[in-house]
Amino acid sequence: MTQERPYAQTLARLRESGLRPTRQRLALGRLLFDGGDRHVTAEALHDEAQKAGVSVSLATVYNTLHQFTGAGLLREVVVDSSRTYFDTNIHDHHHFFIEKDGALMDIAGDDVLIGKLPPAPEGMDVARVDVIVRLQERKPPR
Amino acid sequence: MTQERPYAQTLARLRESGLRPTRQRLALGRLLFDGGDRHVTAEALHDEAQKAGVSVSLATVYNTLHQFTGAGLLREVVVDSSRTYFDTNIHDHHHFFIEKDGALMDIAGDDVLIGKLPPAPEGMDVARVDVIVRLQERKPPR
DNA sequence: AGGTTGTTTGGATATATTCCAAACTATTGA
DNA sequence: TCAATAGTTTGGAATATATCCAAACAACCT
Repeated sequence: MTQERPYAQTLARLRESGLRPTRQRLALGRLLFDGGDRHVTAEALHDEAQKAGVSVSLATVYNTLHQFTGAGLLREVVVDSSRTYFDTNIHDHHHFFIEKDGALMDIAGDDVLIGKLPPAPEGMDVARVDVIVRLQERKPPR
Repeated sequence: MTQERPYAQTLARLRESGLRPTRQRLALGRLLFDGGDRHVTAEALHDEAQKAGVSVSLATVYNTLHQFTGAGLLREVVVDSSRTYFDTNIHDHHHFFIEKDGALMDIAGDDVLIGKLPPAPEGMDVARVDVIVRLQERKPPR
């Protein structure tokens, strides 16, 4: 964690992406990138910002999440058709998903091996392969 | 295709699932199950029904898709956070997805081999593993 | 046929997200 | 340092997808 120079990391990332380092982006960037890998929804991040005393509109949270995603600082994870999750882990990896409570967990890239995959249709390239392991609570044997 | 007895197949499926064979369900079942495997959204199926001269409300299309899914006649596919797709292919298989135009294509189950997967967390069972191959148009080499 | 129960429906509602134009702020160059 | 420019933020309205609801309707059973 970058205790002193708390915004240095985010600042550098913003510069590289050609995004102006505004108060809002710096604050959101810090919430997102300080500490380990995270999965957030726009609403959740907005709440978190409020609680941290940072005033940001929900529209800006959406804008920022999309800009960060466009810049490769975040990844969008599609597991649930009712909300969009953003993942701070942008490395090769996959996910466990617990539908019951909407929880997402990373699976390290090298914990999954895809041994066979058909070729992409003519004229198409594979942009990404997502593996989603959907979990449910174990039913106790009767 | 069941040219004569056009509803026989759907009728049987509804019976097995304990769903009353209503005009709406029979019509939607026919649209869904006649012909090959399909991927539909509620809106799309609703439009299709209208065009086929079948009067069904959108609410009923949603109800029916969910009831069919609950009965194991359909599968829900989550690939796009803005709409829900239902798949008439209920066998083990995966998907290609072309974001640009929202097109989904099946990948036969045995065209994908998952060679390694971490164990589910304590107390959890794997309900399903979804593999989504996201495609994009090939960029012409310069 | 008549009663019961399951189904359908339009419209209202919920929820997530995007759009928009005005106000604001960072950057640039004189 | 300041003004001009271009990029950003904002609240509120708008959109889109999906669900809820209570009344009307239809299938089933006897």
